[in-house]
Amino acid sequence: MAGYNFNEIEKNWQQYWAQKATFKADNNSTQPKYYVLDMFPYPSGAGLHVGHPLGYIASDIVTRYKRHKGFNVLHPMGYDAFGLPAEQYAIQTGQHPAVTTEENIGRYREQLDKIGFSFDWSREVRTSDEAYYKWTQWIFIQLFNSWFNKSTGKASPISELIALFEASGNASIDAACDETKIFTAEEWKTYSEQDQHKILLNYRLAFLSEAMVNWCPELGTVLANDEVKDGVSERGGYPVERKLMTQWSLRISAYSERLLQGLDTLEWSDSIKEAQRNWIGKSEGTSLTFEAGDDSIEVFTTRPDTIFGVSFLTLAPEHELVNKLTTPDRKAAVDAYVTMAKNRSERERMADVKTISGEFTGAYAKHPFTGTPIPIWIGDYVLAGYGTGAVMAVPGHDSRDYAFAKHFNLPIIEVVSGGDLSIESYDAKEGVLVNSDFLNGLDVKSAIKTAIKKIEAEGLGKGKTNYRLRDAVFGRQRYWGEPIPMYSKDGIPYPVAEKDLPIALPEIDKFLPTETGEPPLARAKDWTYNGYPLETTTMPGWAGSSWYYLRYMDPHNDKELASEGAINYWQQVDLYIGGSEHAVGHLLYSRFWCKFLNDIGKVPFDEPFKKLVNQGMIQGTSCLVYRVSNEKKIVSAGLKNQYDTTAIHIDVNIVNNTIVDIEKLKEWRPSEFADADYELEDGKLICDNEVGKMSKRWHNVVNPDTICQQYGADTLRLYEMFLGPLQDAKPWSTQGIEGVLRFLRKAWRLFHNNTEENFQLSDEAATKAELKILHRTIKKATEDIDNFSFNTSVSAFMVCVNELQELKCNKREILEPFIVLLSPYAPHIAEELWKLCGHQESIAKATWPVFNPEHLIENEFNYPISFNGKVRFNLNFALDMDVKVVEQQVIANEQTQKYLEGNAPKKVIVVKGRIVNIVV
RNA sequence: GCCCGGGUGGUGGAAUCGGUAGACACGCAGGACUUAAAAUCCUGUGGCUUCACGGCUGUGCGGGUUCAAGUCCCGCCCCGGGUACCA
Repeated sequence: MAGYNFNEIEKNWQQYWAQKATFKADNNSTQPKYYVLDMFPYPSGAGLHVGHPLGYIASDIVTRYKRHKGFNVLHPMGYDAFGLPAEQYAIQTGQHPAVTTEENIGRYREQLDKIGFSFDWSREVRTSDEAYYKWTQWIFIQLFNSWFNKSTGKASPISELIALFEASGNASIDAACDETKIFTAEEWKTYSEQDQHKILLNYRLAFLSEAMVNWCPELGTVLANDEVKDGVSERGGYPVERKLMTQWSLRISAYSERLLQGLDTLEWSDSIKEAQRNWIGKSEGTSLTFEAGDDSIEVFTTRPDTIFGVSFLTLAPEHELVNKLTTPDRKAAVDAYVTMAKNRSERERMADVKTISGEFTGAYAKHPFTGTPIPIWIGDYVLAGYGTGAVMAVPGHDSRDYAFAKHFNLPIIEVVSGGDLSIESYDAKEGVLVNSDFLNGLDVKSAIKTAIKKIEAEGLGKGKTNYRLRDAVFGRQRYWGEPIPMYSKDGIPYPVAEKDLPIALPEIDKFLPTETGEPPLARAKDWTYNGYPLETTTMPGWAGSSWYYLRYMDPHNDKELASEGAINYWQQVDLYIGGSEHAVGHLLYSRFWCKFLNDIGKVPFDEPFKKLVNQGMIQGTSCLVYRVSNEKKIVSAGLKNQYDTTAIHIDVNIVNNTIVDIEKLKEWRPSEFADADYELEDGKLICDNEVGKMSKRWHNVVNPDTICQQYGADTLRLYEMFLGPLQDAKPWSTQGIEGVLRFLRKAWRLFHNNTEENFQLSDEAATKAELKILHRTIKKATEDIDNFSFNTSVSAFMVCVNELQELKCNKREILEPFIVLLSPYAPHIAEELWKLCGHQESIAKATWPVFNPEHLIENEFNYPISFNGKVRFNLNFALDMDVKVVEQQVIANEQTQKYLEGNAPKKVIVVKGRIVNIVV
């Protein structure tokens, strides 16, 4: 049958595109640019499943559409090739991660090619290539050589800071830094080189410091906060504990405010922006000092208005004053509590949120206004890492303080009216202040202002903004990552000279830590630089992915990360598509690096990704058959209740719409199924479905290759778009894929006669009806791509083909523009038909058809409205126009007539020829 | 707990700025073509009711605004995702 042979067509065109380099993007073009980026994949051993291409298909549609619209489009692809799984595999098998990574990339590429994406493969990047990570290391060194000047809100060279120190010490410098003693210029000059470097480390944007980190013993490495979920590692799900370690970190907290402000300029979904806002966690409040004998305790509060409601202070168990304040009689209890709190893992602490624990230190502080003694407690609900690690407890108006007070029987004072404190605390920022001296009678908002003023006037504290965002731990005790390009001399870290980059990953005998517990790189022979020991930790997975979008602009440049010309031409990523699981990790780090590179003059923009679209996850549908317990008997799903059965997950690829192919089942696992008895329903073995993550474990992985083989890549592409809105999560199912294939066959037959043998195209002029169909589709297809509503576009194509088929339309004037509309979705069939139409060049070079609203106005539709004014017609499209009609009559139902009585209509709304609203 | 989404036929999902609810597709039922099958085409398909024309009802629940509500407002219920002692 000489019908629509998708396998052959697709193979041919994929070859053609590769040979002709059809999709190569030019860095020197006079066309306007458009940059479409996909989140590049980590090449795992499992290969691609049908969920992976979803976002790539959407981005490819936009890419091809923009090319038709005359844009020079950059649409690259690469691999996020460093990462834990390859290393874990290496530990188990001894296979070098570079080898497995290479193999996996090969498989990915093969699978991607089959779907017919229009990537410019000449720009492929891999984060594990030396030529790539040379620049990742280079950026790290720039961070090391920079400090953040709060008064300008920007990063500046560290040399500038040294000059400032030499001129006037550090007292007047407003920098993002760790706590540093104040020194004068004279004192600075007397410091040794070593001491000076130690001080500078407090200011550098990449710095070495001793800090509490998330340590994962199972993985043998530290993790950043976003790599820890529910107290276990995101990768692997291993327990994570707190540990004090000397670590490389990046001072991302310096950029908190800019990262927050920048969100307002982005076209991202509200949920992702909100997640980032929460992660940054800005809160405005005031610091306030409580005197406790010779010591003073500083607290941070967002509710200074409740100052008269303070009935105790709570310190974090790790607070530095705990030891000093504790009275001798309380010492034993407090020490025991502190030890216990320290040893609890993050996970235990989190699982235990509801248990209230704490101890009284025996000490008292003085209330700053009333002078009343206030007991000082410790409790692990106060976090050492946030604010000052101490809180003023206002049990009446903070639920955590309330719970603590109830548990230990501490006084609860009402200072804001509106709640019932016998039941719960009243946390709302509404109500009138009571029992509060000079604040009495004020509402909460003005009370906050008045309180801050008073606190500042009396020198008790000052207005302050806190951020939840912590600095990012950057060193990993792993092998398969970028070596941190630093060496150590006299205990001080120095960067490797730029001319000596990259510091290549060394070969080592085993991918494990050394016997003394040092990271794997310590196994390398002669791991030194000019005779000094090199850093043995490597960078985290997100390092390479934080700037890869820049490398695509100029991927083979060995002089810089990308040329100024290339960056200036391509600018920001116009459209970024990927999963929402990177909401606070990758997307935040990339923004941070972009802002930094902007500060040092490397990139002319402040945000990397202008528009972001998150595709939903495609879940797996697993199939369950039932085996009768203790028997070798399989029963159909409808009969399972008649027996005592166990459910078995079987391979979804041998099931067709809940009907199991028994022969294939027997082949799949002969030992289990070949000689089993089967009890069927209507001669069929029916299985149950269950929706969950697509994974090998549930035998529910569907490969795109299989679908391409069976239905064709164009059908796969259309079907994945047709499945529902791009952003929604949806379970994979092939129910309905037939309909898409049917549609493509119909489209094919528009160009071929009924026996599907001969290609026929008529040059006859199109009729009004045909033009109407076409232009309705042009309008819809154009708008839908702009709105990311790909699923409704597919429907529109189906309607279009059905209607043209009914009219037996095979006119060039209609069909040629139609294939162009279809080509972003189904590029192979479009290319084939385009060629058959007599075109020499790829359809990619064709121009997008222009919508002409004239064709949508029906002749027989005469405006039956008696007024001069603005009418909105809601036909198959929305079109506003001013009409002046002379001979008319208003057609209205009884209700409307009544409504109209005595009023001259100003606006009439007509839907498909019917008046639906008349505005008077 | 808090913050985002969302709830529409047997199923996936349409419905623009408040304007014919259920586009399109799957599935199902019936029919045509065929020796037969596949493929293709046609008809029907929210529910109730009616021989039929038609009528009534219908977008998680309860109220409200409006000539008109899936859409807007108030109060609930349920589901999905994120986040968690951040003072």
